[in-house]
Amino acid sequence: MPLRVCMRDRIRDVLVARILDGSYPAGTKLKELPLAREFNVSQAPIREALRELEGSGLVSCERYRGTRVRGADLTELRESYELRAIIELRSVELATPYAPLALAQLARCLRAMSGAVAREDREGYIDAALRFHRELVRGSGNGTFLRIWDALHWEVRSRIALRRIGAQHHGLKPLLALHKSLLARLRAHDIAGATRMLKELFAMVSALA
Amino acid sequence: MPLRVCMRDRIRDVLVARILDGSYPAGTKLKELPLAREFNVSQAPIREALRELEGSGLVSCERYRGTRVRGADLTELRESYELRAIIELRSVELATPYAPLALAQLARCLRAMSGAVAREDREGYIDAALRFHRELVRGSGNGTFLRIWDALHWEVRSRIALRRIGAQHHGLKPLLALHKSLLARLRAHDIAGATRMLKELFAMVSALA
DNA sequence: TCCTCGCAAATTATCGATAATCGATTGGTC
DNA sequence: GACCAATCGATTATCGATAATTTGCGAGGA
Repeated sequence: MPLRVCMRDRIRDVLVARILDGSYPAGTKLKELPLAREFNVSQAPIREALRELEGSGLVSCERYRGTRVRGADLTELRESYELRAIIELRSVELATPYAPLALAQLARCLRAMSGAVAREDREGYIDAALRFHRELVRGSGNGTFLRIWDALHWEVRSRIALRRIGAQHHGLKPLLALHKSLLARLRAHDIAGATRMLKELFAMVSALA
Repeated sequence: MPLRVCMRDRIRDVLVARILDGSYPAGTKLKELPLAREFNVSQAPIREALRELEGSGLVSCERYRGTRVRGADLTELRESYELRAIIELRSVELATPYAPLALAQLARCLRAMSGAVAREDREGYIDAALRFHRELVRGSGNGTFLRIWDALHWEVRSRIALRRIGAQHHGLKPLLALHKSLLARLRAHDIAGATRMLKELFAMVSALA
């Protein structure tokens, strides 16, 4: 059975999804052979998937002692947002002469976010918002920033964080408004203003989480 | 032959060293089976070592197309320093009420740096300086900061960078002086001053690299 | 009772071999 | 001569099995 994507990637995505939807709460021990049996593969692709998750901090491994989930840990979530914040803030500074192309892309994401909020489509909002923020980092031109940002698996962390926010029922509208202001500041080459908006954004998320 | 550390770690360290000392210039293709034969191991530990290097950005892999070195790339080096700079700058802010214990540790590192400069021991200076900066990040209390900082393998990157500086023969004394000022500012809880020193430090390195 | 030594089960790390995929090359066609 | 497809060699991805390591438990002794 030839596979379009390698097993490792597919398995990694499934594991990520399970950490996300709560199937694997923090502390769950991920054993290689049972997982291998479940996915009908050998140990090797499982190991590689687990390694990659370790690299992004979702699990932690100890030699000969196995792998445990630590994704939903609140402290770790705050820490990751702190890192993401400084990366995005610096990205805005670095991308000072913001390219029209990048701005257009950001505007596209913002429209998608706006539409999602109108339909009360939380999942859609998250996807669009992540595209927006990733584009922000990409605009910095710093490939290492982007690599690290990607490695943190925001498609997971954001959902964990927003689930908490949802529980407190603050809604997405204030977040959307801040993103709109942010883009407006970028358009006007107002870096200080954009930075302020971004700080408010992260402050809001971190206050909620 | 039972091994004290797993093969993967040992192999990873050797590969890192080879990237450092120039044995594997940027672009070198790292083939799994030849490496396995050389280390008298099977393919598995080689693969895992290569994966880990990919995580820290020293090599890049493409599916079914192998692994290539990209460690010595100047652009990537600058990018990494940019990331390190924002992590360390934020760490200084976060660790505002700097713990006496951490300060003592920093002072110890600084003494080691000073001694190394006196003996013109470049390697010793690098080791001590890395301990100093790692301690700075550790002081932030943000485990994710530290994890990412570690993943970038500064024991490699610093040496690549300082080799360039050495070529231009600027010497280590100005760097040492800046570190001294930095520690003094931290002692005085002068966060703004400490930030300024740190910025100067990174500006100096990035100007040289 | 409490400790500790050593076995056994469970699990990870590694092995040697096979299957899948890529890149270049060759042979055939127009 | 140019183009395309089938094929080969090289390399990676995966497999199934074995070696190494940790951990929990129970027997024996103080």
